[in-house]
Amino acid sequence: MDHIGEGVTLDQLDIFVAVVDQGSFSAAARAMKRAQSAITYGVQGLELQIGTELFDRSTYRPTLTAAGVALLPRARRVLEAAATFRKQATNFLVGIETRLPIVVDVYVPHALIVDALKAFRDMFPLVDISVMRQTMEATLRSLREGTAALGVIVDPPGLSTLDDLERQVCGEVHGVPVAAPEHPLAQLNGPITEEQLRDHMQVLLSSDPGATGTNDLGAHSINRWRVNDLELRYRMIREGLGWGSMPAHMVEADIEKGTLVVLPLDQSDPANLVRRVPLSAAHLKTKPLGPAGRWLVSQISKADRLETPHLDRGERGSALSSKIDRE
Amino acid sequence: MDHIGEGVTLDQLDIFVAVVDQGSFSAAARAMKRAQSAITYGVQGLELQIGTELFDRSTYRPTLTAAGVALLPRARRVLEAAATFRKQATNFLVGIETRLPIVVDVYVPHALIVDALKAFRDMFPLVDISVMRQTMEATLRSLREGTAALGVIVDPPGLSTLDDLERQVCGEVHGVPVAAPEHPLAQLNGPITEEQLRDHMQVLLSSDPGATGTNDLGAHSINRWRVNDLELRYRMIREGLGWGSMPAHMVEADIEKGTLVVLPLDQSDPANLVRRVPLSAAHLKTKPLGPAGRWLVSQISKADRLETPHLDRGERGSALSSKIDRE
DNA sequence: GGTCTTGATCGGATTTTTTGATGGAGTTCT
DNA sequence: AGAACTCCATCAAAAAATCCGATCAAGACC
Repeated sequence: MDHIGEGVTLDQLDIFVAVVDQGSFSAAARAMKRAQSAITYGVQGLELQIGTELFDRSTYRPTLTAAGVALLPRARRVLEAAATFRKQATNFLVGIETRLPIVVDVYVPHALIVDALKAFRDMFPLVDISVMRQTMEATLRSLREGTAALGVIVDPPGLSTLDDLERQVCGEVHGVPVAAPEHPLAQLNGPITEEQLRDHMQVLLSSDPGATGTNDLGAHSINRWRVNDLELRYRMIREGLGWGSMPAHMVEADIEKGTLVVLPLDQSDPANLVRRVPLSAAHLKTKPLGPAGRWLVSQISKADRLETPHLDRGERGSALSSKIDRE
Repeated sequence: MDHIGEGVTLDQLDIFVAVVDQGSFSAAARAMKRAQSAITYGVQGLELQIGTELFDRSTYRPTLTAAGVALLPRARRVLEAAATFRKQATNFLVGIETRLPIVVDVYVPHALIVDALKAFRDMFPLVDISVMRQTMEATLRSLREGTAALGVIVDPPGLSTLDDLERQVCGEVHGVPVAAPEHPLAQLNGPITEEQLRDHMQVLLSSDPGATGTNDLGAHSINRWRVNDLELRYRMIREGLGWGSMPAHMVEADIEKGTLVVLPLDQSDPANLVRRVPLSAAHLKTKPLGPAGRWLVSQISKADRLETPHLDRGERGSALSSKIDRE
């Protein structure tokens, strides 16, 4: 005897738990469509390997011995692991991705991705998901570099630099121009003109702090600061350092409490209409998604289809909407 | 083809990871002391089962295919599970318990059991531990009923009702008579006599609220309340409902902050000397402990052996000791 | 060029596994 | 109590698997 249990077989473990589950050797044999002697043989082999009896056969129905009780859950674990191995193999055969790296724009509401991923987990438990949160330009870079296979990106209309991406609208984000209540812009009455905006510091979100204003979405001011972290920018604006456009879902609570104020922009100026930006699930045309990725996209978009009618009627559940739409 | 991977073998998986780890089929063969053809055979068998190639043999050294990369960790998991199965089997052969239900008196300091169990976990990772916290009489009952195989109990000297238990001293608990600062007893100057104690409500700990004072350890008062929960009793005393003896480790902070006051008992009265009660690791003589249980006992006692000298010198690291010993 | 190593393949030996039949023991039903 | 079942162990024979050693082509190394 070299070492204990050196030659246990998956088949033996399978037989073991089958006997336990079915209650008898014969029943297990029937369930597994094998001869009863094969079951006996298998159990005996296992018992020989581990050096102890697993069943007490003195009773009519075999009973688990202490060793059997102790080993049963471990056997189950092994079989479980083997099952997921098989499942992963079939997944691969069917063409389901094994990994799915996703990049999500920081503007995308948490709920959107969390809900989708929750459903995803149940559907494709074996797919390795990794999520990166990044800002606009960085999301595109990740997709193009191949760091991410799927992206939920901010997709402003009329931007033609996304031609290499297969896109599918899956929602929209409400960009709300806000400032701290003590900020000068917040003190003004009536619509705020472009000139007034220009006079005040705007805190922009930018993944590339070096580049100076090439394709800054929604840039108005001359004085601009760039921050690559949305949370930091949020804090800066809330502390009165400047004004900026924030995604509605992040500032709802603040507006409610009055710690941030919505700036009433002049609607006649077309530059101010970028407030509602579509979100898209996107991937490189050259790298088509697998079944899991496609399923996830459909899931994300489904949420959009359900919520869209509400958006059309201009009510989005919170007091925020009315405040915003009033401007 | 019935279903994919129905007949994967532990041996095949073993070969699979061996090849990956060793870097080549031949090396794996050498490492496993088998013929190289057996390795080829095994890998081919696995590949046949799952329907995809695992290695790319076009290179000199075989490289993992995408499928191989995806399946390797799952294979490892299976082998891991199988290994713990074997380990559990050997454990059982050597006589190591599979379960070890423990009962711990509420007076026992957390650190004592936590530290011991931390070490235990590394030593016997496969033993199912379950810990119950109970009060004195209940701990004994659990041991005698067989609910617990091992108990860390309060073991007052001269108590002869523990003859059926194998005991080993493993520490001691400091019983400190305390009351809230606004309590009348706390206002007195000088040693408190037995008569004075009697006049005030004592909050006793008792697992059996019905029985009236048969074997109450350290009972002085005539007015007694019984509580079966140490935490609740602690709150009651701290709120000034009465006085009572509390384990030092639970009231250190309160005494420090002044939210509880140590009562200076009259040391001449022998009834007041129960303040330091030994703790014992105990089990039924009729049910000897297995190796794991014995190891745990030795571990618990080891902590005692290390700390004892400090106790003798009357310094236990905190300001509490001096305050107590001063009385 | 020669030498080594690597992995696939094949035939034959060896071992393992399966099957069906049989028998003794326990259970169930009448 | 006895008939009819179901249970599990055992056995011999058949089937299937696994193993080994030898051999071969292809790449690496020198």
